[in-house]
Amino acid sequence: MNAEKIPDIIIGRLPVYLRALQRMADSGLKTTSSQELGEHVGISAAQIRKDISQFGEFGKQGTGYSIQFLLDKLRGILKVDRIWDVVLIGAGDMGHALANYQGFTNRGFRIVSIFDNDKEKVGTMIGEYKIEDADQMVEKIKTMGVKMAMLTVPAPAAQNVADKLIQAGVRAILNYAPISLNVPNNVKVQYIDPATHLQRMTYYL
Amino acid sequence: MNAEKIPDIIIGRLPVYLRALQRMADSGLKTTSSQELGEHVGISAAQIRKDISQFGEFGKQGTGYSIQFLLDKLRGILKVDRIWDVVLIGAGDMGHALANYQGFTNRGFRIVSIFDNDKEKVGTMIGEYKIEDADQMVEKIKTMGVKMAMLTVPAPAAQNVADKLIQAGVRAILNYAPISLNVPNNVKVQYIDPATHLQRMTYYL
DNA sequence: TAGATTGTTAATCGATTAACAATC
DNA sequence: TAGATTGTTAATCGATTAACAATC
Repeated sequence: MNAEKIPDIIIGRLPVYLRALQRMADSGLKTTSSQELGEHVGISAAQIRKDISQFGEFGKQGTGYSIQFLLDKLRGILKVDRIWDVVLIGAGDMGHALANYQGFTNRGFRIVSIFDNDKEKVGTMIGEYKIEDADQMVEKIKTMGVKMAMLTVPAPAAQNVADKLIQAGVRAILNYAPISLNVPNNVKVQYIDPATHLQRMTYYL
Repeated sequence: MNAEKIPDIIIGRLPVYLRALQRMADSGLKTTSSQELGEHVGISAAQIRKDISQFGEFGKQGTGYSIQFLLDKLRGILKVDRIWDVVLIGAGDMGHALANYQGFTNRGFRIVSIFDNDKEKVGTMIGEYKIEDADQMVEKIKTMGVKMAMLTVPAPAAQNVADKLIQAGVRAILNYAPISLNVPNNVKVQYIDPATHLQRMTYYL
């Protein structure tokens, strides 16, 4: 792998390539080209070749890329060739949907604990998970050494919970609360807010 | 408003500004500066001024921006100074979470119909909504003239459903299925896939 | 007035695309 | 071999930042 710093915008495209390649592999394909992959994900062939070539020479002139080989490489680069423990904070509707989501395990993630501050909910089950008390969140996350969290608490609580997560050692937050989080440089945040995403499209209607 | 083409990357930041400004307004603030807004959303003051100035001169030297005035302008630019009808396709866990989400109405959106192809689900209720038969989706969308959809069906079904939505006149799709959709140029798609978002962060851990 | 902050220009920085030699 | 496709370079295109005159 290249030692130079890889731009974040390239890192952001790799999971999209990974997802498309996995689908190709599932449908029995063995090889693909930058052209074909580009058509699947809506990105130019030149850009796909450039992105991939940041990390090594993974293709062959004339024949393209071995799908399985490229999958393995991308998983290694993104560090999803292992299973990451993730905690889920907030057991509302969105928390339930994520807890029941079957798509995490084969893409590198596993929910290990669900926390909520509502004492009525604590102790009740979501699928196989028992909802735990948010009061014990920091201590448990420290003990387990978890580095990733999904945040589905109401917006007014989100910054405070995020601060606690970071204090507990979390370094990556998938934030469903409709608010921008203030975090240190060594913490990554990804935002999912359906209203914001819809608002990105209405301009063009 | 400027007649030149506005880059999509700028349009994408406006909903984030809008969300932060709304929070400021809710907490009683009257004015803000590019500096202050930038700290809230994690974007440089220069960029915020540049973005906003694409659409007019909305600020005042020395005092900054009137929050309410800027809110009104941004809502007008993004066309969320009205309520958009949105259909929801797929009444699984994610569909339920979105159907129950209270954050749409005051940000410009209203779910008008929920469709599912599971005959067992058709006719049952999610909150105030009765799940409708996917067989009638195209016709109903055409009749209602709906332009936006949220897609929470399984990945293998997503492309087919998207094709039908487009045929029915939908021009903006918020896609929760973990797959890249192939759509014509005049259709916008936004992607929400928790595993993909998590995979964008593991590289840095 | 003095201080603050905008809107805008120019400079810098970074990303994308086109093109093609290399080679499978 | 002939055809296909990579990896890479150079050119183009676009986005961000720094700086500051204008002005509230």
